Amino acid sequence: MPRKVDHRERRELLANALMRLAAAQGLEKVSLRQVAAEAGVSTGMVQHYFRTKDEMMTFALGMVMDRIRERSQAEAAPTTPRELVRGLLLQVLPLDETRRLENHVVLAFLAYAALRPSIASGLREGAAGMRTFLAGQLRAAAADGIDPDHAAAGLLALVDGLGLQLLSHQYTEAEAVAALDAQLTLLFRPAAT
Amino acid sequence: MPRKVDHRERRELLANALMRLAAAQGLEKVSLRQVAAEAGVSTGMVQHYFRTKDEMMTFALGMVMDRIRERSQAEAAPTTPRELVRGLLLQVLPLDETRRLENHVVLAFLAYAALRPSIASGLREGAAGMRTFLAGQLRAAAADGIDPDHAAAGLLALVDGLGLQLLSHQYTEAEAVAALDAQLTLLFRPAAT
DNA sequence: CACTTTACATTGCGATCGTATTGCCAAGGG
DNA sequence: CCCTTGGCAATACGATCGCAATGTAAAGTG
Repeated sequence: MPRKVDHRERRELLANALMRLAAAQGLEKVSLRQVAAEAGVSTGMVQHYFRTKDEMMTFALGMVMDRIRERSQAEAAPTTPRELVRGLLLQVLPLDETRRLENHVVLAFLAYAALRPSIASGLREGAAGMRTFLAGQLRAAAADGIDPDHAAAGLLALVDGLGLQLLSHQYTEAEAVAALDAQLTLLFRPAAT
Repeated sequence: MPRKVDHRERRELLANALMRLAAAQGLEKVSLRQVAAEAGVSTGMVQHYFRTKDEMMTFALGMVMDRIRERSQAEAAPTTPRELVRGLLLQVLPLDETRRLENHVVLAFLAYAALRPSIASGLREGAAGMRTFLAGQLRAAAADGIDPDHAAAGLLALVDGLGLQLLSHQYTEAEAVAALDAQLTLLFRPAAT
């Protein structure tokens, strides 16, 4: 066997370059040559690790989803259910440059996947898992008269919408967090002192 | 003066073709030639009415925003504030093919405008106007202990998020409407009988 | 009836795209 | 030691892109 290289590492190197470009100019107009240049390699190498552009895109999406999942699970300071939910949702919002970049990619993929439903299955699973988790937390600690499932769906939609508006600079980060907190106050009954 | 043609009409013809294409394959990869072919005209004519591609894009966005605004204002059966707000927000959700298409275009523009802030000003104004209206309604009729501004921002984000998830087929229409109604129930105090 | 101005249509240019092809180089296995 | 094979580089190809340049027909204006 010839030279041994870490396949995963190379692909992640390229995917990171892809994400940097996507954040700067939009996912759709990222080209193989641009990725190669950004990563400081030749276009031939990009082709070697991704036989097609779609393959590269799919890999990058999977990478982003994995990272989001990791960060969400690293979140582990279980105080109150409300704080737990808040911490998790704050991980989704684009409040720093890294998550801003990731949100860009996810958004671009959403717009892309609305037309090619087969690509979107991974996205759907992630959201569904989060929704059931949220519903569970709400069922335990939400105020009376609140449907946990609807409230969970609403919370997820709220965070998605806030992220969308943050990306397009319609809100400041403080406003977005405030809106999220207002919603949490609405949903959770005061902690039993 | 030479042949008189309705400039607005021509531009709307082209913008409609643009929107059809954008809904089918994504806004980013719509080209001048495609628009021309879809509209059944020559590429030269497209260039005649839009000197640049960005100009065409901007016009199409403005058209979509105007239509949403019109439809929202045509909404005029002022019963309760809650019903008023609900009617308006339902106009934003992609619940039929027309609004599905419009939401696609708006979404694509959002992803596009996150990188070119100058384009996004129109979007921002529309959202801001809606937010102040919602805040006004909420100030009058919301339950106690609710900050009207945060609640309005949250409602708008909720609807945006629901629309996003509807477009990517993560929710059914009924679920989205139910989530919206749950949120409205949370915000509005019971009508004074 | 000249003349200007608008409304298109046609064509071409340079750039960039995704991808296929080809070839070289180095590292093991027989 | 050769020779296969993976890792990469270079290049070429056909398509498509935005846009500019140019040409033509027709409708008013003087």
